[in-house]
Amino acid sequence: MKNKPAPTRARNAEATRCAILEAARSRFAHNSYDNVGIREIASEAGVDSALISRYFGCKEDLFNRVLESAKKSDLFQGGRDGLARRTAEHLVDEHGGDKPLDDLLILLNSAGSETAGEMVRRSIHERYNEPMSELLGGRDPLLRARLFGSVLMGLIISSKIHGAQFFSDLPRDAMIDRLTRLIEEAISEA
Amino acid sequence: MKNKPAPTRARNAEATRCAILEAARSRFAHNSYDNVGIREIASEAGVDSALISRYFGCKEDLFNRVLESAKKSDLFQGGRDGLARRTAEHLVDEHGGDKPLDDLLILLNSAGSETAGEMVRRSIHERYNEPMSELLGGRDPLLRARLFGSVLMGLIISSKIHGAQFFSDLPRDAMIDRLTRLIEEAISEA
DNA sequence: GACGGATGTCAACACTTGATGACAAACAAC
DNA sequence: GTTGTTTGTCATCAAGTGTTGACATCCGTC
Repeated sequence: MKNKPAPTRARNAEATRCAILEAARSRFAHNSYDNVGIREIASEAGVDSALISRYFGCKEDLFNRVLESAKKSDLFQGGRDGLARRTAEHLVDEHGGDKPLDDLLILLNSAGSETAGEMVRRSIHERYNEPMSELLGGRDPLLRARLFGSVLMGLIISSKIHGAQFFSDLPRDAMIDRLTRLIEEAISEA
Repeated sequence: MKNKPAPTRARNAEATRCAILEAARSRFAHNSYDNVGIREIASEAGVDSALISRYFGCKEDLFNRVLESAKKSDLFQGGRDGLARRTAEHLVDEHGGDKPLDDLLILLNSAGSETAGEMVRRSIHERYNEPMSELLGGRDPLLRARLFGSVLMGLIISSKIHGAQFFSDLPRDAMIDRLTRLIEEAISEA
């Protein structure tokens, strides 16, 4: 019997750092900052919890790193025209497939946290409202960007509360049309 | 020197029960279920934390009692006509004055909690979506009720994130008009 | 006035959390 | 092969959580 049964992960600091970051992203996309534990993240990453403190300092710093590592949202690709419909399609289709809305979920989950709230608010402003405001242009662009964000967040929360079936109450195309009109109303200049 | 300096609150079980419930309501309207501590509630109520367990059993039961004690929302008074405008006015005016949206904030704050989530979801369905669905009538009433709830929740969250000034970006009447159109779009039958 | 139940106070419990420091194992350099 | 650094593991800490039980105090009833 070998005494070292573990095919222990190859010693690779960069890989474990990455695994931790990815696990943290996944957990924070499902729960709020305060409800995600260091040990939980470590477990999902297949890593000892002490390594998180070693590599990222404190939990707050790790969360910050997760926010910073967010890619630029797909929504901004494609310009003002069709923005509403693109957003509606994202909502209806890719909910289930986690990819593009995860970053928004992370912000949403922890917006109310005492500790993480300030980071979240800043991130929302810098990564969503400001670029969206620029993309929209016209009159009161910041307000319209915020209304866009409001509707988007509301829909995401609802789908989280009611389950994915929320977007299946209507045939796909009818649902997309409906959401498109709603979002368009939020960002309309009229 | 008197040895009992305390004009210790008159011994009144009903009054302290009530104080605890009110303090809990206030705390849960500002933080999520998991982030509100028994001692925090007790402190706000001016009461020893042990009394909470004595009077309400466990924290979960207390939260449930808070949900049950919610009054029927003002939004339902007044029928389908003008519902959108009434809601918009509530948002713009009474944010700051806590009264009517507190119940919604409580649900919103704790919707993502592992322990309280199920209670919250049931409460949203029974106390908001079902009556709203009935009030709206027409085609796909439940979906429209949910869209209404989505927009409302999104706006409340945004105002919590961006501060009260969120609703002051436009003159009051212009803002109310804008929000009215947005909400109307959410509940429209078209 | 004395009893007994109701109300309030205090200290402690078992548990979880984020964080730290001491040690063990792997690897690179010489 | 020895040394030194990096990487991973383990035990533990201090603080905070919800909850409980023992005790103190009030108050109505006999």
